[in-house]
Amino acid sequence: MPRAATSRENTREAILRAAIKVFAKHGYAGGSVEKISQAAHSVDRMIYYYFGSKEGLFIAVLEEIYRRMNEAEQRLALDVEQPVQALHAVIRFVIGYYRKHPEFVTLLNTENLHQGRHIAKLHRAREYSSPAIAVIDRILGAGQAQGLFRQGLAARDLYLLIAASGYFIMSNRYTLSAFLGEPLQAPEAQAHWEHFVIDAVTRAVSV
Amino acid sequence: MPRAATSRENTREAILRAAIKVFAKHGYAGGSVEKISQAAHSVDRMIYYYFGSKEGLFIAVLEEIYRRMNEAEQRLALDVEQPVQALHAVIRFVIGYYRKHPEFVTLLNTENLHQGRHIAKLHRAREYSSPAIAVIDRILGAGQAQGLFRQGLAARDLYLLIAASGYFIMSNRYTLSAFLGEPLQAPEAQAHWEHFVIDAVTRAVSV
Amino acid sequence: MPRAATSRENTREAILRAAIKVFAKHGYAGGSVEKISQAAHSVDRMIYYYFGSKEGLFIAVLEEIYRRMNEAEQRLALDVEQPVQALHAVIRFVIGYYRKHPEFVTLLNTENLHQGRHIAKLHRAREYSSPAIAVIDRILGAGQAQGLFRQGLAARDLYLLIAASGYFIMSNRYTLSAFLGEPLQAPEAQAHWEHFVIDAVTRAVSV
Amino acid sequence: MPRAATSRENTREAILRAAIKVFAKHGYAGGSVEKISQAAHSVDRMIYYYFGSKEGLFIAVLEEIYRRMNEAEQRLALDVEQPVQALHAVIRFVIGYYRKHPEFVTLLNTENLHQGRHIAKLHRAREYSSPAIAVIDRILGAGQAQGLFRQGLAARDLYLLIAASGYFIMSNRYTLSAFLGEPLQAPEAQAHWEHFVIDAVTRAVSV
DNA sequence: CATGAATGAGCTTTCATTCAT
DNA sequence: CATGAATGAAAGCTCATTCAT
Repeated sequence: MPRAATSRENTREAILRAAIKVFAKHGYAGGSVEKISQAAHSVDRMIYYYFGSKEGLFIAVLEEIYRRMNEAEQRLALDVEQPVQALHAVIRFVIGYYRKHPEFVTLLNTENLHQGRHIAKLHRAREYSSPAIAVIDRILGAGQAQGLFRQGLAARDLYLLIAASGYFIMSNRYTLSAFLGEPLQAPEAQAHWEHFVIDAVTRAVSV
Repeated sequence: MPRAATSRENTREAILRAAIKVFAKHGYAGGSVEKISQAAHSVDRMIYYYFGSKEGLFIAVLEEIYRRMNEAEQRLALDVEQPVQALHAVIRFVIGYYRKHPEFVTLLNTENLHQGRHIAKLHRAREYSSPAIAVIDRILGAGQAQGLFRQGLAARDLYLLIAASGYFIMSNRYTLSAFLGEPLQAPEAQAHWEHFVIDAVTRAVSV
Repeated sequence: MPRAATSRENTREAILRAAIKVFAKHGYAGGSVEKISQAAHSVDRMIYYYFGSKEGLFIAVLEEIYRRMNEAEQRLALDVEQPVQALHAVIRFVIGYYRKHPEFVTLLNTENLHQGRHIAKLHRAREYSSPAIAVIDRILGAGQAQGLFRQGLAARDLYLLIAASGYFIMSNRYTLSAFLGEPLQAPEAQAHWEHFVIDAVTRAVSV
Repeated sequence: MPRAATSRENTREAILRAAIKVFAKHGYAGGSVEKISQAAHSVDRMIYYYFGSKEGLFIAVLEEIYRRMNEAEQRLALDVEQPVQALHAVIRFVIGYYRKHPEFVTLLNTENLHQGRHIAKLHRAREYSSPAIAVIDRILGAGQAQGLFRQGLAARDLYLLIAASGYFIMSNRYTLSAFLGEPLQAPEAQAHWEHFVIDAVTRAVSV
């Protein structure tokens, strides 16, 4: 007897949460409507009732995970007047976010496999444009004012470098482990990588 | 008359080539056996004749793309006695390889979605362990001997940073474009990114 | 317009009835889902909707034929105080049931071919344990009390002997006919056999 | 590297032996050409080379098992002048043969499922007509001459009763076990059944 | 507002068999 | 005398979705 969607967590939300898990685990094509409805303790029909189609559900999933990341970024409190420490904090946050949210990584990969077909329909995408870039921009400004960071740096480039460092190591963890013959998921390995990236990025921006 | 790719070995190779394209475009679940056999101008049955199963075919695909990358890496001729130029060349090569082989990126993402299930069955995986890491190791050694690069650097970390920079920008090109509101695929944008990474990495390793 | 058997429960029952016929005629492996769905004037998909799988349908079929036999056995009214006549009636019933229900014989053979794999999942199997055995037990008791039947007889053994006599002749009717060179299905042959079994069993139990 | 068919046991024989096992285990429809060729350490093509078709192979299988049983029956040496003991020996032989050759039972069931379609093409079927019937006939004659057995008995009927007793218990062993809730395959249960049948049959024929 | 029933098209895989040497 | 390669058809099953109340 499947647990019916309670009043606290209604059917729509249960489906959305289940869809995040299922799409993250099986991809878009592999994440069947049935798998999702079962994981949500509901039935196929309800997905159409609430989201219109599988595609509509996937778009809602994308929006939800972007919203969550945005929310987390906005909670990030920094003292930009301490530019080096602030930069380190941003790096730790970004790497940590991907590490703690593998579903985010997988869902973005799935969406890129489909050439951004769904995100194109999500017109609020730009609204979620990473606040982290703005933060980095302020950190860079403060650091340059204090004579710590060099000129000619674009916050966006720096953000991409940091994001790439955190994303790649998570996204490709399985093939990298097989390829390198050593686990990248061990806590020491993760700490080592974080430390290396902080060091490399800091050197790259310093005068 | 499905006799476009007759003569023994050709059928097998045509299927393998078609599978690389189809799996790269649609992922593993989305890449149907029928799509592949049609793209290979053959019939479904032949896939099972030569590869046993869809999974067997995917494993063969993984092996093939690793083999190709390995081959390309081995063709990379460098003068390690010019460490800075050599390092730049490696960065250009890695970023360029991902750019020219989007199917490699997509297939690795697909494999990571499936948690490395197929690569685990490919026992030669370690054999393909990037020669690029060995090259970087020699470059680092030469640079350190010439007093250009600092001590305490691991070639593997550097390789991962470079690979991440090239991979991320390709893998996430669609979501990043929607997210940032600007195309990352334009030639100028690509040149800009390559230049930024070369600059950042070089600064990160310099004394 | 596959709307021959609409109205809710009818589709399920039509499939079940068709499955009994098709599995009995072609066995489990030979009884294809399509043959069944066509015979039921429905479509393949409905079999999975109602029974989950071909195996699930076969299990339902087994349950149904056991249920039917049980029902028939329970309708068998006997006067155990006339033990000899009652015994004859039981023998006639058992032999007659197999004769009138060749699908029962064939389906049990199919299930035994599969080593009882499906019946093992039918937990109600024991519930259908032949009421006939209980009836024979009472007949034996009465016959012994009247000094007609000898002591030391197990109802179960007697039931098996009777069942074997009726089952074997039906189950193997084709090979026996080829083997013996004479038809066992002719009415006279059937009557002869029934008479022989009644005679033999009666003599076997008499004092 | 599959063991190639040796010279001692050539390919044809290996296929025939494998086919007996596979058809007995999976039935005719379920016994695929591939399963058989693999079990024979050969390839599909060889089945067509030696037997023409799957049907031709099955016919050869039927002939082989009949031949084997016939051979065994002919090795049965009896002293018909001791009619009771001889009858007991025949019963033990028949029950024992089915017990030791479950594949015989299964294959006959499969053939009966197909309404004797294949045996009809085996024109030597009559030749294999059970020698046991002739033996029983002689035993009955001797017993009647000695005043031990009653008149009016047909050897064929008696043979069928004995065969039914041995066949049914083997053929239906799985469903009977589930149905009765007790194993019929245990050595004690087998001995009990043999004893019961001997007793019952002997009483049935005695004056 | 919500949901049981139904469905056509597609999926991966296995089938017995023939081609061609 | 023997066998590798190829194949069209059909198998069981899952797909996303709509019907109908």
